[in-house]
Amino acid sequence: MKKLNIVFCGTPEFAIPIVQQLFDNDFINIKYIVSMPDRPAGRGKQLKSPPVANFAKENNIPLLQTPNINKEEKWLKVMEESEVDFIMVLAFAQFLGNKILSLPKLGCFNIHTSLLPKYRGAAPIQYALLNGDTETGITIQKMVKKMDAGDIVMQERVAISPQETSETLFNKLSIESARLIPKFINSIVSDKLEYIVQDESLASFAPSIQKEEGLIDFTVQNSALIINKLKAFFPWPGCFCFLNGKRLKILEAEIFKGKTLSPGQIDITLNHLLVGTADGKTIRLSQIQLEGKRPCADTQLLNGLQGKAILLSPRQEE
RNA sequence: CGCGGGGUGGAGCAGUUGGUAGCUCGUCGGGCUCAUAACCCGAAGGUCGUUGGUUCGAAUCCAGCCCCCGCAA
Repeated sequence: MKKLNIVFCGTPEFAIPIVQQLFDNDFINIKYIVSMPDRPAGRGKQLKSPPVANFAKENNIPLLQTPNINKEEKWLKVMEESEVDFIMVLAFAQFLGNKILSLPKLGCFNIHTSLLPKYRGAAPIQYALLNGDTETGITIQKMVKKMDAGDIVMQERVAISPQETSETLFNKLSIESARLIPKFINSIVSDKLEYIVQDESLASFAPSIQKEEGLIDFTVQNSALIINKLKAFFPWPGCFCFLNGKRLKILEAEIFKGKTLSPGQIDITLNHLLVGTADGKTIRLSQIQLEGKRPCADTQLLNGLQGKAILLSPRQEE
């Protein structure tokens, strides 16, 4: 049987199980991998390669690292001549122009981590948690110029557990996506793909998360929103406020019953860090991390503070 | 050389005119109590990250090294 030649476009760790599945699939020949360029990262600003780029190097797959695939004229020409059957795109962070979309014989397919048409855009996983959804999913769509608006060829539901965070949900969806690959490949090689048009009236959007969205202001944000944010923004960008002028990461929090505090009011008499929120409910900041320090429980932080005055603020001020 | 904080008994911290260490919590034993995460009494537990230097003497000053973390990416 003749193998299908494909190009894989992706960048982060999330894509590794999927590209591994493709690499291992008997019907597939990964002709090229496209990823973002190396970037300075980490505490020493060392140049770092995207995980998918490393995967390509380790497995001797031809690799292109580019900030904009649409402008790689030479490369596009080579691809045209080498008969690409389809392009698989996942967590690539770049738009594909008409030229590329029309390049492969079978088209371009994208794995999107939501139940399209819900949550089109860059951060579908975070938005599902932010809105307190109890399920999300994976959609494989045939890409069109309009972002995440292509016909659906495959969709699978995935439950969100109550203690889910972005970290755990990313892992779960990464693995589930990889599981879908063999089924998808079988359908495509046997020409049995069915295309379902998206209902535009149900479309919603999940734009990329900004770091500032992790800022918690207890006087204006509701307890439910704060707790959903903690799940959605863990581990990035994280939720934070300022304690006595120092940045305080909030890692875990829970609704605390039996103590009523006004919005922003702090209570430490139970050796718990309790704060009132905008909707009148009290939450306990149970796992926190002061800048420069390790994460620890609120009780430990309070042990160290030795009864000093505590000021929680959305701004970095004394 | 991107900016910055920190490494002190199990945990979180205090301890700068240098004189061998203290607090809160936990642990163990005992007591009180119907009971308790509450309270009382007592005990164990630290070569103060590491190496070298200055000094009569260093957790505390100087230099190198290792490790952890926040920002930034």
